[in-house]
Amino acid sequence: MLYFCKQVLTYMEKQNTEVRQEQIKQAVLDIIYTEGLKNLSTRNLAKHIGLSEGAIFRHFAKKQDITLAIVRDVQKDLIGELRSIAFSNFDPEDRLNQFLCHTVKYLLDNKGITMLMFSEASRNNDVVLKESLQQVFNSQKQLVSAIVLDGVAIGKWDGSIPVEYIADLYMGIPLSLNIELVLNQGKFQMDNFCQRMLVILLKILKK
Amino acid sequence: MLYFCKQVLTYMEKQNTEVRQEQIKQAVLDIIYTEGLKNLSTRNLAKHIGLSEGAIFRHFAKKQDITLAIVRDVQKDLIGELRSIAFSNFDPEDRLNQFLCHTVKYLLDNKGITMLMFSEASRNNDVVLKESLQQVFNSQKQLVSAIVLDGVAIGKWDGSIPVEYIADLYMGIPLSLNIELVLNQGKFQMDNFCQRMLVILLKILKK
DNA sequence: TAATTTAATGTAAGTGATTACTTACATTAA
DNA sequence: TTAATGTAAGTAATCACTTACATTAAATTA
Repeated sequence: MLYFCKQVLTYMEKQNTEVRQEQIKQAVLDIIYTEGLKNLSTRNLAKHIGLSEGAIFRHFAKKQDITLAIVRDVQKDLIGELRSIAFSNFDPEDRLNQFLCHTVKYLLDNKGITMLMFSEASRNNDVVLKESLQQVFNSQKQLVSAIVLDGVAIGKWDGSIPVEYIADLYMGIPLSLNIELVLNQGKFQMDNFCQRMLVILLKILKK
Repeated sequence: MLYFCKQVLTYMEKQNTEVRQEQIKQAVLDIIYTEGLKNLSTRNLAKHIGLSEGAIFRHFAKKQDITLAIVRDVQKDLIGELRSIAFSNFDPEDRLNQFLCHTVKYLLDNKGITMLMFSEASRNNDVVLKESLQQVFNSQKQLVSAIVLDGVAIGKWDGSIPVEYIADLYMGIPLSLNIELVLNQGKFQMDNFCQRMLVILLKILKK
């Protein structure tokens, strides 16, 4: 192959794949929150970061893998922290408070994450993704159950309502928060949302 | 224009637009539940009914209008019935029971409806659709609040927890149900789901 | 009633836009 | 020198929707 003229291009500064993967995941959440899921194309994604579209596929083999990586982050970051709260040495009421408020804070700090997860889960029938989501969901239920059972065990809370019922109801709280976020898109003013819900949870658990 | 040969085709039996619109809406829900949202293309939709793709657009100008029509059905059918339950002459506890159990039954009978609504709302930034969804959501909150306030007024229930808090928590219940449906896809066995949740609601409201 | 017209409903075969992803090659850090 | 990361310019597939025309039920007219 002969070159008569060597083209000189201005290239995007190179970054290793770990850095780019983080940028890509963050851009996904940004786009979902500010432009909606329908604008979550690989083209728009690349534009947000300032890369070419092809570069995206250097760091994730398939678009779906980005979603999966985000769910893995949730498993590690959110569920990991919730687990350490659930098994800490505070009394059950403090743990429940921290548990709920940390969840609310995480969802507010990572807007769009729940919508991404469930939209992708219902859109693609990806088994791996669906199982990961189930795990995120069930982990929270189990951890809440553990806190409640501790409170019952020390004689502080009422044990007459089956703990699975309470866990099912509990899971509605973060879901409800997310729907509010989607429907009100920013106009959502509820800084004391977690305290509000806690008041009710404690009433449920009261002897 | 000259015809040397008049072509004779076997045509789909003609139906008026009201019938076709119902078939199309039902096919949308079937597809979402059985094949997932990603298979909700106009092509697949037409195939399910046995029509050509073009015929779909005889009955709905845009695909988005199908979703909107389904949300209108929910407003009329579900919210309409919930309203009549909320304002009936039964005592508050019976009304709350009927209200919740009717909602659960509607969602189980129309699987896919919530996923469609919220996925479309977060995907397209359609203002009309989003406002309709907000109305569906807020109507339920208001009706639940009305029942609770009645129970408090007759001195049966505890009025110390603000009724908006309870309404927010209540809305988590149908949302939680839907996530279970999506994640467990058929393996969901919870015929007494509404009774379970009712037990907790009554505990919250107990004096 | 019988013939004719019309409007609604149907079809096949397109349209351009967009999609996720690939390919061939350029650059550069190690 | 090599492997990782970048680019531009593709690819085939799919999307919602359109167009031109066929069929037919029902309304209108003879």
